[in-house]
Amino acid sequence: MTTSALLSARQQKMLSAIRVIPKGRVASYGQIAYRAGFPGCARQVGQVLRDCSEEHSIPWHRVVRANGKLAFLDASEAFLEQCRRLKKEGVEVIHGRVPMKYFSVVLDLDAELWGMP
DNA sequence: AATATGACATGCT
DNA sequence: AAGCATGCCATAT
Repeated sequence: MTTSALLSARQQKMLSAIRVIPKGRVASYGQIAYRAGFPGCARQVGQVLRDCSEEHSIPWHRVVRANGKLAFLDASEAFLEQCRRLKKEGVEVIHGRVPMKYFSVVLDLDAELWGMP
């Protein structure tokens, strides 16, 4: 919980970037930071999610690590909840990992067009 | 004021 | 593969 309960311009831009991730797709912390205009600040994305995911009703479950793995400890409550939410919107989660090649907001064009690796 | 911590990422070994 | 070092920076101590 932030003491100020106020968000910096930076944090708000990060939240905005998260809000526009389409349903059925995921984005990495780094991608969000980059789109928000702060490349290299992936860690701060995790920070705003931790502090503001509840009170701002953002699709926090659509944010995963660059390698596709969920950021939570395996079998933790948050981990399971994220799995549920992702699967509910059609995103595969295999062994705690999302196949980024098919579900990332940044897709390989061949995979997108031809559905092949 | 100084140090530690963390829903991360990337490069090097 | 798996670990380590470093970059990032808001918060908490």
